[in-house]
Amino acid sequence: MIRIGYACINTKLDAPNRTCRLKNATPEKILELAAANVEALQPILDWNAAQGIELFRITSDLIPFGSHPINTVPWWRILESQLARLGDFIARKGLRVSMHPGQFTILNSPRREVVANSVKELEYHTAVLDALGVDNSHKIVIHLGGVYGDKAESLSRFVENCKRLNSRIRARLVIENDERCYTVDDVLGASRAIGVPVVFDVFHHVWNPALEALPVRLIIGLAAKTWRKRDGRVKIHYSNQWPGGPAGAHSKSINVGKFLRFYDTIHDLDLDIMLEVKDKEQSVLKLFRALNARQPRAA
DNA sequence: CCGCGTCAAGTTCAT
DNA sequence: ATGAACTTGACGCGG
Repeated sequence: MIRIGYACINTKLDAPNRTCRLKNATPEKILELAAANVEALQPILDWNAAQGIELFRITSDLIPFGSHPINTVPWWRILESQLARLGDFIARKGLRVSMHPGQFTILNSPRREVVANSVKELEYHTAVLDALGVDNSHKIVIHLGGVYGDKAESLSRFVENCKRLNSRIRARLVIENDERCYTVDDVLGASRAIGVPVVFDVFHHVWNPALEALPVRLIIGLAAKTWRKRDGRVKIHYSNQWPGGPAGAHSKSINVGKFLRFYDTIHDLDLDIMLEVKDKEQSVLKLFRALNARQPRAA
């Protein structure tokens, strides 16, 4: 079975994720915004469940300044019951949520302070999912980081710093190939070293290919072997090039024809596919319609 | 009230 | 050098 989901924002529900500027951030303000953002998740998940969209990425901005020292709010305690209620809903409906820390989360930086901030960021993301009370199949996706002129050394720094992460973080961590630095082959190697699953990003693979003798389906098979039972269903990322945009830039919307051609090569697998497109849930619905038009009981 | 410059953080690549 | 890309636009100042 194939499931398809989207990231962070529902473009139709009028519930923007709130934040504020650092200079305006006070504990009171942060708590108010965090509470509103957590509250706003419920209608999105309701809508998703009603549409049969079982995959969703929670924005890293759910708690403003989640890993910044200005945030001294014990939000996971104050919002405990709301978060737990959401988590119950997620489990009851068979939904799967994930998070994807931003480009500042770089475990392999040569700069200690960058690594330290990255660890804090991972602690924050883990705290969100733990507060929801969802199991370890609800993942946190990161890239390996930069190259710094020496890929082997940088890969080894990633592995070493990863091994130092606490077990709660590592239980949720998954690693993804990126479009510039680390190919899926590199990421599979890192996975062997640290024992966390691989999220294969099909689009990044196009721009930063590896294992070129292998069809994408077989690469997904290699990534699938890195997922254990407790990690849940195998997950991949899928997106298209923005036509006319800079290389590697995501398209506004999914290209249905291209997706269907890809889908035909993997439709018999058990996969969770996260779309990375600007129009979010609209692309998921587009694909549902296209799949249903072809075979009434699809997706 | 609305428009638009700006926002915590890092790194890489194309121009 | 500078800007834009990376999972996501929203805030809030100045007119």
